[in-house]
Amino acid sequence: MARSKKDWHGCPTRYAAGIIGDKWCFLLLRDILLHGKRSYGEFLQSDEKISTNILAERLSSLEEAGLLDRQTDPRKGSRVLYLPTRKARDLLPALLGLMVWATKYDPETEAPESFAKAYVADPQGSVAWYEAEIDRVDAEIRGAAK
Amino acid sequence: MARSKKDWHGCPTRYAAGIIGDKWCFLLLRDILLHGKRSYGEFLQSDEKISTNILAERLSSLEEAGLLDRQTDPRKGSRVLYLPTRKARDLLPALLGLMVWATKYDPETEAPESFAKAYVADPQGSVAWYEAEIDRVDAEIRGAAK
DNA sequence: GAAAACTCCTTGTTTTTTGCAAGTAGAATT
DNA sequence: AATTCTACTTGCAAAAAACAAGGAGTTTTC
Repeated sequence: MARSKKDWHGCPTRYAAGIIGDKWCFLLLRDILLHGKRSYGEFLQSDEKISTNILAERLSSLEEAGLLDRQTDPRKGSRVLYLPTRKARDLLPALLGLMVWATKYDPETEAPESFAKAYVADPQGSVAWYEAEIDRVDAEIRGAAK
Repeated sequence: MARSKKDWHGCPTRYAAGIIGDKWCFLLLRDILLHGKRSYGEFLQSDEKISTNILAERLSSLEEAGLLDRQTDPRKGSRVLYLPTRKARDLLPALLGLMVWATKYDPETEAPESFAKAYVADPQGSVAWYEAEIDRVDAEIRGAAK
């Protein structure tokens, strides 16, 4: 794996930081990718108590970055859904990796040991499991359209 | 991989977001873990032009979080070194995962194709390569002490 | 061995972002 | 038709970030 020091400079890290280098974006992606949340109201209910203007701003910035698809709920026209795109789904490995790290170092973690163990043993399997959950939520929405 | 919906709630994501859920911390970790930078002056020189007060604040917060060890340079007493701890090193997989993601989606990426390819083919090998680089920098510092 | 330079910050000051409270607008329910 | 539900917007005070300048050790230079 020979690699000279200056192979790249356009910096993927800066690109990533520009899109999700923010506490609130992090937590929104958790809610969407891991907890099945899809609507403004659900995001507001998370433990961290994001304020409404910040939530609206972040959702629109994630949409602009191509991570979320905004659409009205086919089941209820007053509700807006924010659906994760492929680009957002592809963050799952990094996000789960970060969670494994946190689980290891947070003395107060409430994550079960089994979570990190499962991811370390079979990362792709874990990712697939969460992808399937996302598909399930999608199907539920489209399937139950009025 | 059976797993009930509410297995955990203390939230690793929130823990991670609290420590590195910030653009500047992201970029600092890149500089330290990936680019071999260790000193205040080197951090200031990065393309993103962090301002001095923010840099000082972030360095001390990363130190407090246990990601950095602050020590004076044995080679030059006026220089302070910020060395990554094991806790920081353990962020490598997540950080590299994020970079692979960015490389895929940033149309202007300057990262060589080989980087993502190498990581996908052998994540542990890539991590080991960067760990070795960090060890090399460490050895250089300790070895060249006056 | 005094002066200049280097390195790591600290201290103001201005500008931007956040957090909070209240209010608006469209769709659904009663 | 009126109330409720859901998704925002707006206005304002407080906190944080960016910018510019300066200070305090340490090392180098002459």
